[in-house]
Amino acid sequence: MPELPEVETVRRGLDKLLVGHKIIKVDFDWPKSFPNSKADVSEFLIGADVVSVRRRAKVLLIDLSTRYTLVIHLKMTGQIVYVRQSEMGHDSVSEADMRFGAGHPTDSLIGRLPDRSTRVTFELSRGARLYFNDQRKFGWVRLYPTVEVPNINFMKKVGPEPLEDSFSLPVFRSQLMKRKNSIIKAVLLDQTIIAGVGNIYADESLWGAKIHPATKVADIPKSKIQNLYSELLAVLRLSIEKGGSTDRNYVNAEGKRGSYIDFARVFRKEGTPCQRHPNSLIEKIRVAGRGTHICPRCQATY
DNA sequence: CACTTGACCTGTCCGC
DNA sequence: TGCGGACAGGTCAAGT
Repeated sequence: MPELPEVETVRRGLDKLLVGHKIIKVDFDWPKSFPNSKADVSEFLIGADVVSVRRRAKVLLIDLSTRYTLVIHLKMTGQIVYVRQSEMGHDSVSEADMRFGAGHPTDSLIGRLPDRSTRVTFELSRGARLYFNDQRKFGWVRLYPTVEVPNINFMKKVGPEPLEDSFSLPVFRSQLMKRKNSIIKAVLLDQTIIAGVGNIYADESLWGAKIHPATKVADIPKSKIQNLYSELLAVLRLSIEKGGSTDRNYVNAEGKRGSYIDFARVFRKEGTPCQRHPNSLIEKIRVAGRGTHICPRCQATY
């Protein structure tokens, strides 16, 4: 489930690996994974150089020399994996994996590519390839004129980036107050309120701030809003530092796992002791239609 | 208008 | 072992 830290990790990888490459050829079989016309692809994508790689919320933006941008949403199971020519025909297992053995956080999750989940294959200069894999076919790649990207519906509606300097506590508070009668978990997941938060970091930050996810925003004490603000920024930053969370599918631009899940306090920890209250076990409940993880003792209050 | 539900998909897991 | 169904959760569209 790529959220802000996972997409940011992919962005950083692609920024190192992809910029300067030319796109030679593109193949895709599942039309919904890449809904542009063949004519647009051959006119604005083939022969283009990659200029820069940006991110907005959970969306990747690959800017091209044709003044078009590849807009990519990984949704739940999408992967963007870069493979060097020297790695072609091999499983993408690095020397580090051989040394550390299976289970190390840098383990590759990817075998030989393309595989059953490959939806789009980009042939690049110097024999490299970029694969868009997506088991569940919810994600997509789409070509837009770069100047039109801010006019995409999602981009017009999406809220502030939580890791930008301008995202202050007063901004956080006023964004939450737009939905003061809703439950806090639904509000954290609302991309028009804050960009990039998904199920993992919503649960992790609510545990950190000791707030029950079903609490109405208006009922949260001011001090706990402040705690939520700092917890949210802290979990997002820590996760980027750890290369994101690999729950099942997520990998970075080199096909490697992220290790934040090893540091998670509640997400997928049901049945294990709470770090604050060893006698209290983490529970999985349903809030805002989502699987939600809480410590019933520290997050008991409404 | 605010909020909830269904659709989009496939792989995995659980119970019978 | 096979099979049906629940579940995973990001976003949009439709429904209440």
